[in-house]
Amino acid sequence: MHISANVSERAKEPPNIGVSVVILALGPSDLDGRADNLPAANTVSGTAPDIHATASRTDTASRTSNGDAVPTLRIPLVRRIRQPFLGDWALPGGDLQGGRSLEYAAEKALRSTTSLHPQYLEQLYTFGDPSRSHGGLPMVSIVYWALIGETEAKDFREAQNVRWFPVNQLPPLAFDHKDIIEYALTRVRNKIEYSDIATRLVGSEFTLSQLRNVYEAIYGRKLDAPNFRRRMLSTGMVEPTGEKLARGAHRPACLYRYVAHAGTGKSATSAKPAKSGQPGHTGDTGTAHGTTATPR
Amino acid sequence: MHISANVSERAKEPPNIGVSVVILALGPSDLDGRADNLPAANTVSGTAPDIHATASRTDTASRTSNGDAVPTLRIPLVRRIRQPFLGDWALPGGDLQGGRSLEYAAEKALRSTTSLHPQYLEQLYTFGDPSRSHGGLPMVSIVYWALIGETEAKDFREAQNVRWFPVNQLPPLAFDHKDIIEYALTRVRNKIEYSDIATRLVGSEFTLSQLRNVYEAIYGRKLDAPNFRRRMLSTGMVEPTGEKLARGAHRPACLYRYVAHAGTGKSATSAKPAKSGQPGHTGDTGTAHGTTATPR
DNA sequence: TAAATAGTGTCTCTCAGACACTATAAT
DNA sequence: ATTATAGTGTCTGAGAGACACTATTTA
Repeated sequence: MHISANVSERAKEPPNIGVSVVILALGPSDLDGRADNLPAANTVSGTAPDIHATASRTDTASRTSNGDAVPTLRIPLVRRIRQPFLGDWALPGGDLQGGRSLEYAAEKALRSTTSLHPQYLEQLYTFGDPSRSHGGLPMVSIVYWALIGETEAKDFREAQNVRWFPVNQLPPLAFDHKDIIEYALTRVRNKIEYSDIATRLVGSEFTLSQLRNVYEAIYGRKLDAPNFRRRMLSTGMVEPTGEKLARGAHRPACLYRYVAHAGTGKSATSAKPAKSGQPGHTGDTGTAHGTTATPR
Repeated sequence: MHISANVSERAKEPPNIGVSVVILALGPSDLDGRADNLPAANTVSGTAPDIHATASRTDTASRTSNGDAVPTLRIPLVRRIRQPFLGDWALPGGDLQGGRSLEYAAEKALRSTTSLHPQYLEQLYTFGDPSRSHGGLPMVSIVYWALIGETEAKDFREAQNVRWFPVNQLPPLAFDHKDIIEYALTRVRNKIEYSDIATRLVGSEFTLSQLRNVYEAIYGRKLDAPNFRRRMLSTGMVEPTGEKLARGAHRPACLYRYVAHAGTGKSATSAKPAKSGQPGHTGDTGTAHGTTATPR
């Protein structure tokens, strides 16, 4: 329901609620040869045509000085078509409807840019400072973050004004969305240590190299393969299936599957708000603030 | 502005926003002598006149089998005076006013039960499942958690229908507030590892025993004094003032002060949405359970 | 065979915890 | 001297990371 009132009246009313999503997707792992041909989203009003050209050929893998490829996470962003921050890129988002869960709203926002559902979805933070609106209506933004595997990320929807960016090559972002994305990244990198989110991004059976690639994409750096292997196996979270997978001119790799609840006694998966099914998060570091959102 | 509409209409409207606070307070450290004599939380109906009297003399220390006292955190709760959950205890909270920050609303809720301001205040989580309302209006709750030192906690306000409970002896709680409190506890215990929140609860100068007591209260268990000392000193977060504090028939203790930004290179406090002032949270622990995804 | 990835062995360093022992105050 | 707390020394074991080396496949 929209009530027409002037601005000063509006300031006294409770703010609107929006839900935004930071979508983190693994790029295709075939880093061989061809540089990524990311789809170009069209510019709004002729704003810098070259941006797209350059960006659309951005590789999702960055190469270290060593020459080894490191897979990179990508994020879909939406171009703003009105003030403030017209022409900048922003996180996908939408309104919160009464009678629906927060997660539902987050998923809906997610579907507006990708047609697939995420492997993982968790609340990140709620931003509500009045300063965030930058001239728009007062807005509280509940931000979620989602993880999407590489198979699903392949057929993302090519919507108008939607584009995917490697996390290390983000365009100018609206509001404080850059902070929010960085915050989401630290959260994921933290969470991958004590949860099973990484195994959700590979198939039910996987080689340790594949799993390691997921970690490398999230960390943004190479990991020592021998040490990674030992660490994974010592936790008891994975077990060999007995089968092997040959892929190329080299020794085939053993396949593994995820084992729930194993763990070496570390607390592993635990604390969460439980009952209501909210994901919960814990540790945390940073501070957030900002703004946000859904400023329409 | 209250708009009268029937329930089915209301369900379509955006839900209201509330802000609640989990207030964690250190109890007075005079643990000598007397064992725990906790008040029984009274049952719903009769409002039990003796409640207040008993509560104010509640001991905040629990004793291990060893006989060593472990200080315990306490939480102020508010008795509900209407349905649903009439008579149960709930977290202090209030509405979110437009034009005010979330933190402001949290502090205001905090003041409604204690007249003092917290040493630390951080957003915990936002709960918004429609099922939470249990017959009430749809409500999104942005929950904060606060830490209060023992000196300030001494003169907390004894308001009607407000009582302090040790975290390990909570009464029947309304809604999902028990989950929320447990979630807050895991967050604090996690956060104390890589932030300076513990030092905020002691004075500007403190002995390592005093600091250790804060840790023990938050962890809810005894810590090895020699190891604790080494750990604190090795981080470089504290430095000796050169003075000593004599308190009792034993060797006096050296005084220390907190040193900002020291650290042994551990990441310590870091990632946060930066720009503005919200506290942010990071790591996290739990797993969020399943979650995942978009089941619809 | 060469190339490339899979996988093992081993060494070092750091850190948490257990715990024996020493130090210094009041009574 | 006794008692209670402050503080030191030292040993152990777990885990992260560096890195040399072996294994197995295709071309």
